[in-house]
Amino acid sequence: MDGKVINLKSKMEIYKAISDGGNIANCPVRDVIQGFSGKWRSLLMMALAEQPYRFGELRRLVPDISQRMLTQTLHDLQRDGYVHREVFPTKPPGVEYSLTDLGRSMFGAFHQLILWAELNHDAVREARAAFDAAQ
Amino acid sequence: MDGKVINLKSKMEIYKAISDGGNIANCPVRDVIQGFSGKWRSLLMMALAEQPYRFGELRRLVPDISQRMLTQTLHDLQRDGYVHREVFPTKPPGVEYSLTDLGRSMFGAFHQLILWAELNHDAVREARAAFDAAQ
DNA sequence: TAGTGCTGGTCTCTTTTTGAGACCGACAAA
DNA sequence: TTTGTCGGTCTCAAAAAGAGACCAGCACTA
Repeated sequence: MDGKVINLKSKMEIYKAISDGGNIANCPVRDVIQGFSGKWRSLLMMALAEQPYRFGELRRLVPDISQRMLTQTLHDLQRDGYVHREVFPTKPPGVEYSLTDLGRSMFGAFHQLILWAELNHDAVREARAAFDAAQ
Repeated sequence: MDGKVINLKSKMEIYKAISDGGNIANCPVRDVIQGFSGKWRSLLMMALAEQPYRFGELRRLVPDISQRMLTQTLHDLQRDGYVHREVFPTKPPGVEYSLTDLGRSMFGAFHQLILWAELNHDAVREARAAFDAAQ
């Protein structure tokens, strides 16, 4: 197996998957996956996958998120169609956030990664410790 | 199903999963998943999942990554045990990056998300367009 | 009646992260 | 002798994220 022969073909394939002609919006991976990239999005998706929560509840659930980032991240998730925002005209008014069907569908795939993380947490930590020791 | 009864239990579960006593390093999700959060890590993992690449090849493959971020992201992936870095003492010296077993294992789970992204790219784009139009 | 608290935010300021691009040494080819 | 390749590092500007003050409207309390 030389590897050189399939080199060009693979490069073209991965280039299509990654760049798609230089237009990022046309690339599913970059356009959608990078939506998960934010520091807080995955955590909020996990929380909302369990049940709907209100703004203040989420804030207490993720203690080290700033109010500003919570607002903004929920707004982004809503814009991408993963989260539904509903205002209840109580006094004081309450706002409930819940997953949409699209959000639940996405979380199904994302869940695989969560399971992997739980299973392999130790392996990653060991790799880090070994790497740092080698420095 | 009232939902109120399991409220407390769920809160405790999600709190354990997210915060784990306030120590982020003990929480698999935050410790491992946030490793995928970076803007470039998923792209480089995708590239390296196809075949090993050298530094310059990766730079050409992902045209809009800066050299600095490529260096740093590869370093981080190596530290977490996903990527192996091998130096060939040629002239000029070449450096090849490849996935480790741990990296391939992680990519298996991550792959689900890639497939989802390809399938649902249009739905996300439509959600965004609808949201922006409603503003 | 004045004070306090809860709601879901916005606004400003500082710190951290990222991006753009110059620079590096060793060697090869022109 | 200039130019190019290799895999980076270094510096500085721009963007993103974090900390925390502030807001209106209402309920309860002293």
